[in-house]
Amino acid sequence: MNDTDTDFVVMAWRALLARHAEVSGVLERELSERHGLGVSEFEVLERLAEARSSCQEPGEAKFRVQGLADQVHLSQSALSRLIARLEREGLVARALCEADRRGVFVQLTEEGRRRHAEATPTHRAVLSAHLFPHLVDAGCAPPAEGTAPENAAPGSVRRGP
Amino acid sequence: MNDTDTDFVVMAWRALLARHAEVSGVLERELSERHGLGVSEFEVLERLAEARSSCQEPGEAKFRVQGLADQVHLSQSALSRLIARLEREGLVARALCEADRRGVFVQLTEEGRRRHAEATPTHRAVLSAHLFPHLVDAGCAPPAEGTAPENAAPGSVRRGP
DNA sequence: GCGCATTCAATGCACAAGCAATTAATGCGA
DNA sequence: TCGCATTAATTGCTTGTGCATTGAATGCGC
Repeated sequence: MNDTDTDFVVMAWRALLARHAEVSGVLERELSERHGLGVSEFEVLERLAEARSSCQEPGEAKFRVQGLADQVHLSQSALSRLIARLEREGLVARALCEADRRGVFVQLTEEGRRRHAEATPTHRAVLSAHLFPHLVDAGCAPPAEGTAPENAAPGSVRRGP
Repeated sequence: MNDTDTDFVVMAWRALLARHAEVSGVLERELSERHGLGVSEFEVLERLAEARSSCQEPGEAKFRVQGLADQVHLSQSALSRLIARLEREGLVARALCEADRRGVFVQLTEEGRRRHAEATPTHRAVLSAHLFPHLVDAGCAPPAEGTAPENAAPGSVRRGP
C-alpha cells in the first residue's frame, strides 16, 4: 500500500471517529435529559421492541443476554449490568429459561415499550439532524422535530416557504 | 421525512456503530498488547508528531491541552489525565507557557516520538485490514503487515500466487 | 450413573471518561 | 489599583465498561 492509500484510510478513520463522537454525544445528551436513557439502553430496548413487533404471538419477544450483547457491541458483563439497570427501572423483565436453566430470557415490559416509543422520535430526529449534516443544510432533511440543533446556522436553507 | 428515509438513517447509524466497535476494538487490543498504548493515547501522540514534523524548528511542536482535546474528541479532564499518564511514561513533557501562565504546552519527548513511530505500522495495518474489509477480500488492500486478522476466512481471496 | 469440559450469566476488580467544583492566571472596567 | 468576570487546567466524585473469575447448569464420554 502506498502513502496515498494510507493517508486515505487514516482520513476515513478520523472522519468516522469524528462523526461517531459528534452523533453519540448529542444522542447521549438528548436521550438522557429528555427520557432518562443512555444510548446503549435505547439500543437494547429497540432490539427487544423490533423482535416483539416482528413476532405474531405476544410474549414471544425473548432474547438471550449474549445475543443482545453481540447486537449492541457490548461485552457480556456490560450487558448483564445494563439489563440489571433496565430491570430496576421496570423497563425489562428477566425470565428463567426452562429448557436451559443457565440461560435468561429478557423481554420488554409495557412500561419499557412505552419508554421506547416515547424516545424513538428524539432518536430519529438527532440522527437525521446530525448524521448527515450536509444534507440538512441542503434541505434534504426535515427540521428535526423533537430537537433544536444549535449548530444550524440562522440563515441555513430549510424546506418550505 | 418518510419511513424509508428514517430506516435508511437508522441503518447508516447502526453500520457506523458496528464499524466503530469493530475497528476500535481491534485497534485497542493490538496497540495495547504490542506497544502498551491505548487508542486515545496513540491519537494524541500522532497529533503531536504531526505538528512537529510540519514544523521547521525543533522544539516548536507544542499544544495546548484544550486544543488536543478537541482533536481527539475527549473532554479536557480526560485529556488532562491522559497527558498525565503519558508524562508518567515519559512520552510527553509538560512545559509552562510563559506568555500565559495558565496554559500548559505539551510536547513529545524523544521516547514518545520513538514509541509513536513503532506503533504507527500496527495502527495503519489494523485500519487497512478492518476499516474496509470488503476491499481486503477483493484484493485491493495488502495482507496487513503487522497483524494477522483472524476473521479472514481460510479461502478468502488474497493478493499473490 | 459419574466425572469433566463447556457454556451462560453474574460478580470482583481496575480503569478511563464525563460533570462539577476548584485553583491559578489573565484582562477589563471603574 | 482594586475588584470581577473569564479562561486554562487539574482534581473529586460517579458511572459505565472490559477482563478475569465464579457459580450454576448442560451434555458428552465412559
